[in-house]
Amino acid sequence: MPLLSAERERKLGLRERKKIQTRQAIRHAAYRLFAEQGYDATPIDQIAEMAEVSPSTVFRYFPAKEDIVLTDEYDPVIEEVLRDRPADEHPVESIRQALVASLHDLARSEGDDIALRTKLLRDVPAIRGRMAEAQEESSRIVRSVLAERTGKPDDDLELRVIASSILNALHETIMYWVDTGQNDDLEQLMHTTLDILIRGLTLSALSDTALKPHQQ
Amino acid sequence: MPLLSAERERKLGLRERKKIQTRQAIRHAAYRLFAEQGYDATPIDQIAEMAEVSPSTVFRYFPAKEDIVLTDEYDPVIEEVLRDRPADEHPVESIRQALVASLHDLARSEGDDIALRTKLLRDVPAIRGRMAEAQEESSRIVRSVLAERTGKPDDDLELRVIASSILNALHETIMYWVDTGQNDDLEQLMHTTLDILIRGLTLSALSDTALKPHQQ
DNA sequence: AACCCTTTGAGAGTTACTTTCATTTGACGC
DNA sequence: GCGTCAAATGAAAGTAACTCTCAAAGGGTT
Repeated sequence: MPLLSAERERKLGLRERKKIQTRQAIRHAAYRLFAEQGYDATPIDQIAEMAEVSPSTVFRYFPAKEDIVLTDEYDPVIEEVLRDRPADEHPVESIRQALVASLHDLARSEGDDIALRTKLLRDVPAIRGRMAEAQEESSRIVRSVLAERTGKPDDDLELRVIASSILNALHETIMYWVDTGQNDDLEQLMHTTLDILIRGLTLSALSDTALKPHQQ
Repeated sequence: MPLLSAERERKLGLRERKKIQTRQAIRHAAYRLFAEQGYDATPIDQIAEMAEVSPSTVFRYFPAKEDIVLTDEYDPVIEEVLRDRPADEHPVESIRQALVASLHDLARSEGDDIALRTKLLRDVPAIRGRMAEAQEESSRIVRSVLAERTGKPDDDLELRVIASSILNALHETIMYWVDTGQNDDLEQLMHTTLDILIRGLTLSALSDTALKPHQQ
């Protein structure tokens, strides 16, 4: 009879539930304190105290202070969506769809903390550094999918430039969105951005000036 | 008689000379130790000892350990060259020239340490984070020049995307160059990269596939 | 030589981690 | 229910990157 195992699956066992609970408690406390006093001004001990756990436990759940903020990984989502796109679709279009899709996921799963999180992402050097790493990882994934589809080696310069350009442009778009008070429709901004890339960085105000590839 | 002041200018005074000397001694010691034992495995105290200064002095010269590696700023150079380009030249072309020029400067001024430095730049998270910040600053400068020339506001999304794309692509190019053992001609790689951007991320292997701007 | 101002070094303190080890507490077979 | 095992926790000591303060040393100037 699978009743017990089904129950365990739903309830995940008391241990697992407590772990999730603790994790949330720590993050919650941290967010509150970060918002009140700022990131640097908030020592781990204080977070631990408010979350009612020991400092060691905080470090056990989050190897570094930044990890409390840098929570979720988009990468697996991106890769999955990306591989699910039809193989004959143009790669840049696939990436567009995959990233927009994972963005939707994110926007829904994040609660009210999203504003605070994006601000920390922008303002705290340590967090930004980690963000850059994450972006590089995403870039590597996108590149490997591109490599599969084109048959090029995945350390090809062209692929690297294309993949990193797209990720960078979308990152810049998010920062623009944050800087302007998150009033715009992020998805629409992203489409605009990708169109700029695809068109070849042609400045709309300067489209009269010819742009030719470099001649040696 | 301007002899004294001229002498001072050349000699910079004993005090200034000593400062420069100390700075170099610290950096030199640090580079040696980083190369031998790695960045993380090298405490400041050890660097101080080898440089024959006190640990406090190290912190006085370099506010953070990363700063020992992240020395020079390209930004002023870039901005100067950029503003010196003819006003009617296409911005992307100006940027191309400015960045290639400042690259030349850099390649000459850096001695043997350039290989180690680029590796640290790639491998040490803290340093990469700082690098990302520096890139953002460069991007801001490029953007402001673009804004002047086009008359657009300098927080325009299009300008942000264009400026950051160019910087990001060149950064990716340098990383490619490092990853492949610095055998290629970096300047040529950069031209190739910029051409990819200008052409609009058209994958050469897929140029048969049409790429159209997004339709809502 | 005497005075001033800057640089330096010494030392104490803070904070983010790391490691170790003993204690607690779910999980599971019986 | 109950004992046993493994995992989660907490306490404590240690390391390393900074920060701050203050007194000593050393250039610069007259």
